Amino acid sequence: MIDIDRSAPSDRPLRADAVRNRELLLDAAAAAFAAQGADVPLEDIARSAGVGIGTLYRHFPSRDSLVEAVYRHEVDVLCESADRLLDSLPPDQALAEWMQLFVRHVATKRGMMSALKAMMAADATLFDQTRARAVAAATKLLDAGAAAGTVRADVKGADLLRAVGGICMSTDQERSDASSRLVALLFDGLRHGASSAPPLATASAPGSRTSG
Amino acid sequence: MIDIDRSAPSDRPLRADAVRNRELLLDAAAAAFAAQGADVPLEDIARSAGVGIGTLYRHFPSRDSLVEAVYRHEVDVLCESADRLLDSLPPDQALAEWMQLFVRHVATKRGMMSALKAMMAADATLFDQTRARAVAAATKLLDAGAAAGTVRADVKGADLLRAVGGICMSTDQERSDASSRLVALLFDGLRHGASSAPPLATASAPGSRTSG
DNA sequence: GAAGTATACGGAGGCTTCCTCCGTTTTGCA
DNA sequence: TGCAAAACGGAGGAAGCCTCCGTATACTTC
Repeated sequence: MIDIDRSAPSDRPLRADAVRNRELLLDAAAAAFAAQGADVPLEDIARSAGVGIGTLYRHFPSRDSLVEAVYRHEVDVLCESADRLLDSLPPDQALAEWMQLFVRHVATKRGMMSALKAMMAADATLFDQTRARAVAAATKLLDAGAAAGTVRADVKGADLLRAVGGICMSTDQERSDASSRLVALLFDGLRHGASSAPPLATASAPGSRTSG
Repeated sequence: MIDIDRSAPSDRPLRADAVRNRELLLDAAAAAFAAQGADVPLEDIARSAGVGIGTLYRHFPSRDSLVEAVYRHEVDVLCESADRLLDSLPPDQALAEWMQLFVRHVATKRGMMSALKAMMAADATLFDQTRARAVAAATKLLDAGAAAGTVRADVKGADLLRAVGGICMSTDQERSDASSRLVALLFDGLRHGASSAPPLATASAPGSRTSG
């Protein structure tokens, strides 16, 4: 379920060391892009991943392909975490956590944004596919909350994504705490109007999220 | 009037050779960006302008500053041409010509677009200033047409710009002829509803623009 | 579990581009 | 005309890109 067939183009499963290095590279690249922007030297990324530059180029023949892979990987992680949160928390809390996770993911992708935008303009499927996955994850969380009666049922996954995404985009860089607060506010709105129980009584432990 | 004090930071007028080389560089850069995108080697631009790389760097210390200067220069030229057209043509024809000129200018700026967008995101004044100048030029043309009774009077410069710009942006690259046709269509709409004279009778020579 | 083979690793090195620095040339002024 | 300030131009060091190929590692077969 979490084991996703990453980019193996139907030929043959990657060798174990190749899979490991690919993950190391994606992690290092995400960190480097977040810290230094999309222009960071590829050799730096290879070094901080602990692999040679040749290995990087074998996995990602161009800078763009690396940026794209990092982005898809981040979306993967975000969507998988929706399932994980739903397994371990009540639906409304899972939703709240996921929305905050979303904010943090966007914040770390700031350095890549201009490169990403250009790539999405050139290849709309990149945008469509990742968006569809994120919408699916959001829908799952919303549905679970609606079924439990702790989240209002008249909000679609696409709407939620648009709202949270919009908040993240409109608040200036270096201020993801502002995004975080606004998204928490949005979440409170989602709880109001839930069908079965009075909104604030449903969360058994009155969370620290909305305080302050 | 056309003699604009380009970037001389209030210190001293540029020497004659410096002015000349600056113009050569802007022209060469515009052509190079249009032909090869914003990543074209700066040395190529210097060579095709017939100057040394040192001269390029003296005028434009960074690639971004060159891109920005090219963009501002293009907007300058476009806005000045509005005056020139108004001097030599009836207002409605001047407007039609200017709109087509706009399409061509956008088409040649395609290669710079992604770089430009990133720069505008980083520095909103670049967008605001150039936009204000373009709006002023459009307003002048519209007002002249409205005063002559050959162009409807209820359209603002900002609206015209938004419409023409939108058409240019939405039609795919490599298809500026489509933009051209759509903009011609838009122009016909502007002529209809003109106050004094019947729309199609005002242009003394029935132009070739709207045929086909 | 040993041998063989396909696959992946890694970094040296050639190439391109960036950008500074400074000797030379040109311009504008007195 | 002579001179000082300004501009020119390109050599060259630094940095990054990306390929290539000898070496190392993981799977497969017996």
